[in-house]
Amino acid sequence: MTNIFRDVRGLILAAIGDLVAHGVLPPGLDLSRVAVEPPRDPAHGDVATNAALVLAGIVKQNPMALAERIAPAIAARQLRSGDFHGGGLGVVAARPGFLNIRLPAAVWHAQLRALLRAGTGYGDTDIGAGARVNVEYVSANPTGPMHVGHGRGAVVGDALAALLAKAGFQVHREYYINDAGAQVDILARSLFLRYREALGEDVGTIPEGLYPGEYLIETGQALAARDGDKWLGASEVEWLGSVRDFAVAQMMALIRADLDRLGVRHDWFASERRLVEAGAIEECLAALDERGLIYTGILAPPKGKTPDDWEPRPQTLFRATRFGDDVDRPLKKSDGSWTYFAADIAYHRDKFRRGFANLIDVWGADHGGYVKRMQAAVRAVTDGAATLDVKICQLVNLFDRGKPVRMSKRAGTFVTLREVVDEVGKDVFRFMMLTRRNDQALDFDFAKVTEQSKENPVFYVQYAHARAASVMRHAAEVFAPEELSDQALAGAALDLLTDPAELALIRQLAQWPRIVEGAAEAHEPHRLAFYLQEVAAQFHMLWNKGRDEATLRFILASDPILTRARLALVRGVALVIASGLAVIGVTPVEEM
RNA sequence: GGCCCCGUAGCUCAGCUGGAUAGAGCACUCGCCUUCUAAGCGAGUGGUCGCAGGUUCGAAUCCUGCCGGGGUCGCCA
Repeated sequence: MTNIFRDVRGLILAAIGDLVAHGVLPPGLDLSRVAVEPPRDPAHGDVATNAALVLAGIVKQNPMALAERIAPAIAARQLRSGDFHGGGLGVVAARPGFLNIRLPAAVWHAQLRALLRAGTGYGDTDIGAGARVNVEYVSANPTGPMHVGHGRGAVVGDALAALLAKAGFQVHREYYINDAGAQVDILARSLFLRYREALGEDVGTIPEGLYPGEYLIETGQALAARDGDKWLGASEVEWLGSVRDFAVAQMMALIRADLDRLGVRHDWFASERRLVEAGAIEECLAALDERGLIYTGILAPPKGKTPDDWEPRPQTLFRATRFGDDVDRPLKKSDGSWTYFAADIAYHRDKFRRGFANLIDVWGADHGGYVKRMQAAVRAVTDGAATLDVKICQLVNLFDRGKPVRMSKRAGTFVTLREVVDEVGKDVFRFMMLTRRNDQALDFDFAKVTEQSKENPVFYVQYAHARAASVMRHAAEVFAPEELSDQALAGAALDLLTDPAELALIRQLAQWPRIVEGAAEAHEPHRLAFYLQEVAAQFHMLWNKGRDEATLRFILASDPILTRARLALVRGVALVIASGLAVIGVTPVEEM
């Protein structure tokens, strides 16, 4: 665990502690808002802190004056502890009350050394402290192939899970199978038609309201192969259960195969039907009922817009308004069966009872209106002991050479996730899904994402990694393999890395642990993709400097000592990129 | 109409949970290949952060109200 920013923050807090001990500052200060970060302007040093600005607000003192008292305290503290390689930090108070700190180059060299020793484990942190997190994602209905939107949720969820694991959480990845509602009955009826068709019957066009997709033809044949004609004369009540189970199993196999192709995995597939059959819903609602959170009432029509067929009707309702929702929510349909919401409450309660107090759900844009009620339900059902964060993934708009690819099930231009992944590859798809914040709509152009140019971020980052590998291949012609291992390079004369561009790159690499922590805390895996593009840019820049000035090239035949130091930097770049791509789920390439 | 998300350079988007003169890519102009991958790099041009208030040392960021775009809206999931 090497995070220079965290180390400096520790130093600053210690220095403030010293001031408290000397009575300069009062005890019991809230220091949570003290931030240590790289300043935007390099002229402001290597790291900057707002400590004096934060404290000024608390103790009602002039921030600049405070900064000037804290600055020497930091320097004194550091000299006493001997940390940060002795050298002495330049601590300067600046304008409104910032403290700008310049770290000795040796600190950065030590960061690079630590990076090489940690390998792709660099950036691992323990901010999660082993806490258990449940991440639920995809959860596509088992009624057909997944579309690109599902793919986005799959990647966001999978990368978020990997990110949290890297940040020290104990992560559990779940998929909720909606195999109990009316949808799967429709699926069963649709399949039954294909089944009859497989047995030689002409079923004509698929009626409105059933799934017309051709993917069911094969499944119908499979059902016919398994059961023969045993259902032909039977009534629906007889065949429905068996056909439905078969259909769901087949659809889940299809979905799992697609996820597999994407490299997306889950630890647990939770079945709604199993929850229903185990009586989990009744049990859950009974618990809510005991607390007076369920009642029979009549909902008012949606404000400002009454549906044509609206009629007041008594319903079984959950008091969601007590927990921050806008209206109370129905739990029972008019036919007496549970709503999806009722089952979902039971499911989230089940997660909590299995030991998860940190819940994250990744949903599609069309479920945005569902967030409040689910969070309300989680609060109710766990007495506020669990938190639910919902990541809404906005739409993916498909283009080909700038022209929109219209998605229409009727027109037969429906593009499945499978088709897209087969076309562009899993790595490209995964990276692209993280080039936007999850709540921002994303344009995906088939032509652009496979293009080999810097306009294509996937390529750009991969190219940096491949270039680093290329340098190492050339180095292998000069050095013995044992001289080029990461452990060996960690022992190179890193203090020879003194060029501003080299130090800038090391600083960039040293940010990786901080990026991981920030992204994990915010539940925002896309930050990794953006950071990797910055690392790649820095590296390409340094590469080209070597083109202009031969003395800056990585491999210098005349100077093996300096060469090994630079190779250490090159490996550092490759390791950070590989480390980041691993979280995103993309394979770094050695050559392209 | 209610609720949720979004509005930042001509275009596509970042902006690290309130910090310093608001960043990157594309496009446009100029420059860099006998040499580790030019599949790349450098320099320049380009901004009322939708609008108006408020909170405070300090706001693109937080609050309120408008404007514009998208999603959603009792027994679908």
